[in-house]
Amino acid sequence: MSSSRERLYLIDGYSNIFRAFYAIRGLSNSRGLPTNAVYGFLNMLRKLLREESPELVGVAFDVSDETVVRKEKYEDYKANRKPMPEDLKPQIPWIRKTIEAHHIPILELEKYEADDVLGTLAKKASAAGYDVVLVSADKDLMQLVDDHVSVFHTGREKLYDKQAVEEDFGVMPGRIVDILALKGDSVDNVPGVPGIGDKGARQLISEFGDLDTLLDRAGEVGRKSYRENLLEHRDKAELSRELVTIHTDLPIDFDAGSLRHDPPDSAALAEICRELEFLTLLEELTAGEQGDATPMTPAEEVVSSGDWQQASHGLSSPVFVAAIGLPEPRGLAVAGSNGSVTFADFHRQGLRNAVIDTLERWLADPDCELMGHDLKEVLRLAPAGGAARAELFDTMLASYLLRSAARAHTLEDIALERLRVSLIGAEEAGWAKGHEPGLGAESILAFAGERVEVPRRLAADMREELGASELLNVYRRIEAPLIPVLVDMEETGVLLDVDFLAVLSDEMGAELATIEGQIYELAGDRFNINSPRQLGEVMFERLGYPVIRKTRKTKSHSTDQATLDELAARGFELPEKILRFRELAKLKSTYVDSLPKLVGKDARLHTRYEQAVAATGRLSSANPNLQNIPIRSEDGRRIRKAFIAGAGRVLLVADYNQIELRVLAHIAEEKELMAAFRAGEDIHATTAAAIFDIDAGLVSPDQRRAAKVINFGILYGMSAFGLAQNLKIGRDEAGRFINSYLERFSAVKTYMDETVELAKSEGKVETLYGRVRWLPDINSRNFNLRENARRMAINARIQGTAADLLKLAMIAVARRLREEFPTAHLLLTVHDELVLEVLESDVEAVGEALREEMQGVAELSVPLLVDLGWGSTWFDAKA
DNA sequence: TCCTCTGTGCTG
DNA sequence: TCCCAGCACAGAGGAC
Repeated sequence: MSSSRERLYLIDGYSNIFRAFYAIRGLSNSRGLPTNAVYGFLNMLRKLLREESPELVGVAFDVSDETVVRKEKYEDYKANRKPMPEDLKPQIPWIRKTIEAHHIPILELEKYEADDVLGTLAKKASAAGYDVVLVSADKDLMQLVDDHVSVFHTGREKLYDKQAVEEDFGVMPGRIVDILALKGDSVDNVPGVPGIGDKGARQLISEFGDLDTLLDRAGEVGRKSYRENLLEHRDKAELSRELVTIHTDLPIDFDAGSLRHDPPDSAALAEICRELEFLTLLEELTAGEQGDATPMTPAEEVVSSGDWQQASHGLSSPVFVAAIGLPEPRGLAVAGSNGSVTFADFHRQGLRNAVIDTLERWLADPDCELMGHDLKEVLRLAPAGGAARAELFDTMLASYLLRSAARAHTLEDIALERLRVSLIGAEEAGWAKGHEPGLGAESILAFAGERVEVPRRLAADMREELGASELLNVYRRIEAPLIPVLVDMEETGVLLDVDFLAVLSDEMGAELATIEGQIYELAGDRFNINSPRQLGEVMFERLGYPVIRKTRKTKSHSTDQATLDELAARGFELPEKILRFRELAKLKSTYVDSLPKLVGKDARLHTRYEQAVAATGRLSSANPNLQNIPIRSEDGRRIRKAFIAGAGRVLLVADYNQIELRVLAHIAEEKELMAAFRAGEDIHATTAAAIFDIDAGLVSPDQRRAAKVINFGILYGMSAFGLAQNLKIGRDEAGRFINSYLERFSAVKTYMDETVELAKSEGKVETLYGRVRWLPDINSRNFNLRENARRMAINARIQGTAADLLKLAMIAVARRLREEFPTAHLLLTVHDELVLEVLESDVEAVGEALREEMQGVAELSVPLLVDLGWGSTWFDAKA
């Protein structure tokens, strides 16, 4: 193709839409609108425009399903076509919008298919001196290829000119219709000649030259079946040819002017991306520009405590604040409802203390409202923050409540989403590994300005959005009061016995060395035992063990615990050694050797509680994660001996007994479960008695164990398949267990059905307190996505309500301790458990208060029961 | 050297 | 087709 001619790219709309729709699975925005086809199409379009920069562009569509011209000739044409998938329909208008936003004309003509529009325009454009590229995944278009027309096949990512068509299809482009006429097309219900397929068609055409010659000389065809069918079905072949031939003579004009490619309407595109939640694309679109929002003004720096006093004193509530700096706060940025942002850098003489004084004053004032993003980091600066009386509005928590299942709630994310603004990253501002921005650096002032300005622009709208539902109450009652409680817990930290862990480490190291030797002995060679890949090679290739299972993503040999257990049960010695090695290596590397590296100067571990991460409303713990300290195995449990109380004090542990099952009994109003809890029965034994229809006194340990698995399975929406897997029983038997459970506890079944129905109609479920989890996939036509959403719906209400209860309890306990036992501290929270450090002399009194607050946190139809324990270590406290 | 993905395993 | 919610490790391979 000559390069001097301008190029016209004609995009086959539906071909590319269907391709995108089937290539990308399970994409939707938070309101449940499927977006996979829009996303795929938009990416294809942008890639094409970026990489090819064509001078002219158009997109062709069919006007309607009724392609009248061909139907008049053959009423069964396309009779086999399935209707457009339900998940695709609502996406079509959005795709048209994205095309319009690119200022690309949509080409369509009543009664004709997009193919014909493409064909006509291709011919006219090429006659007018353009090179034409048809963009499609439809092979039928290959017939249009000539010296100035080519096809870019979007599935194969390949450009077809005459030569490429001949190579891949075996005939010149002009003969493609002959091939199609012979072999037919079952999808479009083009009959073709019976008995002739792709191969036969190619061979016949290359032998006779073209279809007319072939039909005229059909009697000469060597193969009997071909000969007879060709003679008998000549009419079908001719009709088929008519059907598959693309019209190139439609009454439409080729208007180069309207097809000329102009820059897109980026505001309209950004709007679409925002609506459909294409955040990465949105970021691309807004990169380097500030959307249509007013630009952010850099903060103004104060250099003396006097300047700070003056700037901060002039502010009236609400005050917008942001902690600046990583990983430790380096300064504070503040602003009033309007006006400039002030930044105080603690690296300047006297500013840290001046800022802390001001913060403490604000926090102590019930008439003051502090607003910002991630206020926990601000409160951390004020040692007395635990008693915060100021009102707190945190845009991070607001965003979390509004969309708990979203990927993240960073200021960057919500600025992009809600303001269409890309913020300066911490790295961009100068926080590289080991480096910080210098004193008074422009970058830090611009960064600080944004951290205050964005929440200031968002707070009112977000509060209003919360206020439209019960969520504002969840915010006020639960999330906001929890902030200072978490600050206190994080800052207090838990004392770690580093020496004990050093001894443990040596012990484990010695055993590991022994096992390592034994493993090499059994394997016949040294290898990296920690590498699943190398281990798989040794076991399944070198030693020839039977393959139990393959991994999901890479289809490699699985070497997980279940697999190794199975192999060990078959009498192999190596897997048993591997299991022990793994157990010890895991404990040693993740806990015994890692935790001591994380203690602060006070010898204590300061975890971070993440308040805006878990989709169900739970807290999570990181750096280190103190919510997964081992307890189930004997060896692992010993690690808890390293979590100790200070001199004269003890660790006091309180955990809710079966809180999730109690919540289930309450929400489902399941009479029999409620009665069992009120009577203080062993709930798993009671369940076993009910399922197996036996007397409670006759329940065997195995039956109780099975009932326990079922009880938890119910909370997770488990299937018969999952239960069978877990209990290592047959699927039928598992199904019977579940059925007898649901028969006996019929209100639980009603609860599950109603929850799923509610999720389907509302797109969300709520906890007892109104916390929301959105479930966009609940009506998906993809089985997996839909089933996942169904289980999440069932579980989220229970797990989320339990999370609400524990958070409320933490707030109540913290207040009680502050009032009555100021020497006692909350240290840890583990989903249904609180760990406190208290004076040994106070332990009974504090325990009583703790139990009172936790059990009294809510009045449910079943009692909330708290189990208490204490000791000098976490191990002893839970013994 | 750093980052991301994968497989694995710890908790409630 | 495998049961909810998390975090973190080591290995492996690619980008820089």
